[in-house]
This record gives sequence, structure tokens and C-alpha cells, in this order.
Amino acid sequence: MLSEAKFMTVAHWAKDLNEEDRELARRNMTEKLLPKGAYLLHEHDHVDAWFGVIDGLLKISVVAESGEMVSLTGISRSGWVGEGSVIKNEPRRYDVVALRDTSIALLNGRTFRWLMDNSPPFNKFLVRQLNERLGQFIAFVGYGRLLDPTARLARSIAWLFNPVLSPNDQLQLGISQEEIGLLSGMSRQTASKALRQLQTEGLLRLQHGRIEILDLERLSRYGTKL
DNA sequence: GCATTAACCACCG
DNA sequence: CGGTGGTTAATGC
Repeated sequence: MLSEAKFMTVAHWAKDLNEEDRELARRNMTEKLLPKGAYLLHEHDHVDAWFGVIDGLLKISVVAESGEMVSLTGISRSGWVGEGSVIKNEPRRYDVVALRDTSIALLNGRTFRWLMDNSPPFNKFLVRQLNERLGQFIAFVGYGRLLDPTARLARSIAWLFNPVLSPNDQLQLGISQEEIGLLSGMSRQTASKALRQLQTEGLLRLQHGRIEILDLERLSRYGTKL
């Protein structure tokens, strides 16, 4: 069972549940600590649980046929991932790796499905979450490979700060340029260059080990026609 | 030309 | 001090 404090910070969706269901969710939630570089799960694993980031940073990636690692997206504090495999009760279709020491909340699949069957507010949240991910996917196949590094990085950052998928009201995040590079699928040097470009354009501000978003809307559209 | 890895090193917290 | 990030050199696509 998760502490009340941790539960309320990570499970923002629980605010809309009735008290009984909220307690059910909390009782069936556990915490797992992942050291930097550790995999939460691999593609094809069947892990019947849903994952929320209490603190830290996760990268969702797949291995292409060529053997190349393709980063799909990052999950930061209060972001939840893995509902698709739990709903369909099927193996995972991606790898999840911790980019730094990360603490994870796990909700077991049985409780997840019980909430789906019994809680309209939970379903409302799920529809929103899935709709947002669908938008991500469409953007990815639409122009994913055609963008230059600056635009690809801008998109990665925008996803990380997506207000639906990662509802921190903070526009600042402690993240190194190396981590941003890993998330964006590029080297630290290239990420650094792209970040300075975006800073010059006034979309974000760089600090030591930290970025501050100044214009999330323009970041998410960067590289597409205005 | 542009991106990558590896290395070096100064700076920040 | 450890982590971060600016820079450079060698190499690849």
C-alpha cells in the first residue's frame, strides 16, 4: 500500500474517484525503486500492472529491425504508462528503462480492470489518456523521421511536459542535456546544440541540470508549418 | 555537411 | 567532489 502523500502526488486521476474506489486503488498500489539504467520491463514481457512515476524519469523505446534503438517518449513525475497492455491483457510492445534512479507506483491489473468495470470517472480519465497517446502516435508516424534534430528534440520536450499525460503544474524539470539526448534519440552534443537554438528562439530557458519551458505550445508545433 | 563517440576539462551546486 | 555541459578530434553516413 502506498502512503497517502505519495498516492495523492502520483495518482492525480484518483481525485475524481469516490472515496471507496480511491482507497481500493491505494491499497492495491505498491512502490518499486529502479536504479539508473535498469529496465522496468522489456518488450514481450507479460507484466499485469500499470505504472506511474512517483519521482524520476522513464524512457519508452523499441528496438527496430535494424537493431537500432528508437526512443518513443519519456515519462516524468505523475505520468502513467502501460494501460494498453493491461486493458488487452497482452505482452508489452516496448521497453521501459529508467534514465536515472526512479521510483514507480504499480497498480495491479486486477484492480485496474475492476476500476474500468465499476468507475465512470476512471474510464473518463482513461479515454483522455488514450486520446492523448493517439495524438502522439499520429504525430510520430506523420513526420517522425523527417524532422531535423532541433525539431525532434522540441517534440520530445513538449511530450514530456504534456499537461494531460504528465500533469505537473511545473514548467521546470531537473533534467540533464544528456538525458534529453537519450529521450530524443541523439547525442548529448547534438541535444545541447538544439537546446541552445530553442533557447535563442525564446521557447525555453536553460539552467544547470534543469530546463524551464517558456512556450509549450510553440515547442509542440516546432518544425511543422506555422 | 552533419551527426556520432570519446576524451578533456572548466564550471556549478 | 561528482555531475553537467562546452569543446575538440577522429570517424561514419
